[in-house]
Amino acid sequence: MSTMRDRKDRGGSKANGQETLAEKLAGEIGQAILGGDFPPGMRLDEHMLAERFAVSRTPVREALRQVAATGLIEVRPRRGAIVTSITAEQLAELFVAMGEIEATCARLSALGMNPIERRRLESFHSEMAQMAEAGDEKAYADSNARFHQMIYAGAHNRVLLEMATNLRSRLDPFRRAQFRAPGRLMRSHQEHDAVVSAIMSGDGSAAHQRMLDHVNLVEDAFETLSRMAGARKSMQRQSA
Amino acid sequence: MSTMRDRKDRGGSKANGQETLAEKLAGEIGQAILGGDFPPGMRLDEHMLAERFAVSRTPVREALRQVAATGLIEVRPRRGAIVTSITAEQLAELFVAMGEIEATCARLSALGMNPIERRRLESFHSEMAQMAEAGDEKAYADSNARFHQMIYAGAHNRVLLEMATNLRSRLDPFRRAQFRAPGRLMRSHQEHDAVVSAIMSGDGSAAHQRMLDHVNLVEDAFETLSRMAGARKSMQRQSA
DNA sequence: GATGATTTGTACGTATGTATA
DNA sequence: ATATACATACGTACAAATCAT
Repeated sequence: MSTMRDRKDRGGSKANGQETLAEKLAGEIGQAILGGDFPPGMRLDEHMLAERFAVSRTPVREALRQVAATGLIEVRPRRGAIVTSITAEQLAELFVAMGEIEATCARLSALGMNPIERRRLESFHSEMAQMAEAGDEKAYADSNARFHQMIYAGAHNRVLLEMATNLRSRLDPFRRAQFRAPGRLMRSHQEHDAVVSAIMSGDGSAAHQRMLDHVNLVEDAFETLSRMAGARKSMQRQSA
Repeated sequence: MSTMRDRKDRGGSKANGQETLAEKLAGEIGQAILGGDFPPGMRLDEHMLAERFAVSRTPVREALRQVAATGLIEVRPRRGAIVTSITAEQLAELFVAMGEIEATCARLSALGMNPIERRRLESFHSEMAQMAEAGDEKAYADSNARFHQMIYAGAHNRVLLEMATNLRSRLDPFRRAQFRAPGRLMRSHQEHDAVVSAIMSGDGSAAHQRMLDHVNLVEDAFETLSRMAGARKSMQRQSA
């Protein structure tokens, strides 16, 4: 009974193969959920996943546990795993938490960023001005993610960095359309400017408040969209 | 080949058995680490764990993945799992993150607690005064945990609540001795009083600042202790 | 540096619990 | 309500990699 039939260099992308199948699966499943391939509420059948990724059920099970820990799926004992369907309330709480963490990072950045980090942030922010003026939504969205990441990093705290990054990835599907609204690009950049100014002048509480304002406005933009029926599903799909 | 030999009501604590072995194991392993049974740097051998808890390796492996997601252990592919040994720097970052989250919860509590929550917090805080005066370290420590938990809950945000709770449990081993220092009980209560006052008067930024002060002082207390050689290990042990 | 021992990673079988007819 | 079907949970076997000698 040839158990290990087709196991030639699977996962051979990394030269040393320094990654287990379960970990790779966890990443792929997470991406599939974030990307909308596995919509909220969908049941994740072990057999189905095992077949889809051409592995046995064991690594699938371990991957599911890992994904569950990030909050993307919910595993009910003996009843299988389902993609967490976020209620409006939970979504709001995620946005609030995200905003608070971001604001905290901004305050710590204002107080603790070193000169190099400050210069890099300022120059990167300047570059984004051109994208905003040009109306290049995609380029701006990508840069926006990096902009916020720079502020997380400026807090000099791995724990907060990890929390912020994780929250951001979870909320990503709901932000895809945020720069579509007319004039949103320029406004976002103005808000960024207020944050950057506060950080540059070392004003912690101002940086905190400006960032909170910024993220709350993004949240408002989302609310507008989500009031439309089925908004959540269509937003999920956009990234597929 | 009687595979399932002794599977009578294992885990029969909950009436409906609404918990899988792997989950229970994850909890127990986490407790063992937090409690110091598994000291930092220790290798967690799958066979050893399987034997110790009288289960097979499969649930152990799944539990390890879950625990790894909480940051208590680190699993290196093909090299086994080790209990994360926290460096002084990482510990400091954990305390900072904890303080920031707590402060955020305090601010949100000041702004959003309903009258019932406010009254409960206030009366509970009053009860703690007696413990502080009596010098009852154990009772005060237990109540202290509940006190902070009430403030997390007052923020009305599951995400922040979960983050705060998780961080607190990770830092717990390092706080065991915090109320041993002479006069620390009364001082802690005074700091709590400042926080409660700010929450009661609905002053968000004051609540934020007072809580930050409170937690930073706890951190200072820790630093004093950790400067002694081997402090970390001995602190881990105290809870065993 | 090669070989053997130990341990992790994966596959698969079986039983129990949940859902459905 | 009982029985049937199906998916999950756990145990065991084997393969591959790491480590120790």
